Amino acid sequence: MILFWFRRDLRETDNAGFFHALSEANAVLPVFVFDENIINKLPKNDARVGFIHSHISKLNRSFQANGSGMLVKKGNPLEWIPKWCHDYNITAVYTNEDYEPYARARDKEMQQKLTAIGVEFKTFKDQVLFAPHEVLKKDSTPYKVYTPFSRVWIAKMDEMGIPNYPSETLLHKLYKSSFGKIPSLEELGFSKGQHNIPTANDSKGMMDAYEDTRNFPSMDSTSRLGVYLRFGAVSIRKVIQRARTSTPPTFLKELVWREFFMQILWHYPHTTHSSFKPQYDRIAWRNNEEDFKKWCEGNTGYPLVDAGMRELNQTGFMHNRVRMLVGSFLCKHLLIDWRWGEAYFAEKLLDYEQASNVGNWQWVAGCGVDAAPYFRVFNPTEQVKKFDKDHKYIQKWVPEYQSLSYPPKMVDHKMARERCLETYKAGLAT
DNA sequence: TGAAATGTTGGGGCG
DNA sequence: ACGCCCCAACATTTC
Repeated sequence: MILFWFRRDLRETDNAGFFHALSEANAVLPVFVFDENIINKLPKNDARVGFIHSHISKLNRSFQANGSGMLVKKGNPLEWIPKWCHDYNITAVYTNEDYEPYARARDKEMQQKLTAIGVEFKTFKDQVLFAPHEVLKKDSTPYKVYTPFSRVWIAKMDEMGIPNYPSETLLHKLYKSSFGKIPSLEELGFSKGQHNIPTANDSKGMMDAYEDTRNFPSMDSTSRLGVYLRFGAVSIRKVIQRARTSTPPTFLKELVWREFFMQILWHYPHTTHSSFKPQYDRIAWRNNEEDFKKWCEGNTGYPLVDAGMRELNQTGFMHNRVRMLVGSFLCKHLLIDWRWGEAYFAEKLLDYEQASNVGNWQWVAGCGVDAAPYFRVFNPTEQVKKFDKDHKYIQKWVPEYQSLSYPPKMVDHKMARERCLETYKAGLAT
């Protein structure tokens, strides 16, 4: 029997590793482990845990309808998986690849443990169209600039087509069992999430309109797919399939950014904590705690910055246009280390994806691959004129922005811009 | 997927 | 009619 380990692929439809397990084995035992190394660090009402739990429950109900069920535990996968291999006479463990540094280290250890007990460990590409080693320059080194990467990525997609793994047609091959109920959210030490997670819009209409609508935060015109892709509740191949037929291909290109940053993190895992361009780690950040608090809480005195931060705090989401602005404001106006912002977003964003978060923060700070040059400083009032002209988005999140109770600007724009340019220049010169 | 500073051009007011 | 100034509008350079 093959054990299939669900991780960030919480669906039964078009799941590569799950499909291979079901195709190749007489019976498949589906399991999930709430990894205590990850979830013990999260707040008890973290909506992402609730999201995972609801999708595990959904899978379990479907499996039960097929006379099976999912084994679900909280703990250390490095202990549970080998134990289950022993208990259920497992010959191979199949799972889908996860390219984050933590997961890679964990899988390496898992490989060793399973090899030691004579169990095969096999991983499959599922969360990307192309794995990090599949799109390389002619000299076999990774692309560090987005545009040539995207050109090659799209050409490769057109050449190869998009595979489909109809795992949902093979559920009758699941191991017949009666494991009973899976642990409740409360039994796992969590409560109902503080945020609602909106349904995703992956329609062609959304994609076709994306180029024209994506920059206006009041329009709510984005897909909200991030969290679904993060945990694999939606198949990336299905999304790419649709995005491919949409014009202009702006939405597709955003999906390519996702894989661009994933391959960057895979090839340069130290960029989780170090700037890709090392000289940027010599910048003399001010790192003022009170300034950081004002930014976090959305009390900077710049309405569009504050609207973004309040949207994030209240919903776990922020429109991408505003993410760029608040990021620029933190690093450049306040001279606070991009790592502080990265950590705050990691805590708050429901759609948090390490590769994208690290990659985009380094982009905005100017220290990453293919980054915004350091002298590109967003002007928080110009951004209002361009992207929230009627103040609709600001009004929604900062309704008091014109009243006396609204704080004054925490820094003067002209002064902060000049201070930023001087500080970056000095740091990069040393 | 920047914005500010600086440079250029041309129309209109005016003596 | 002409030169001069002002300045909006646009282009280019710079940070």
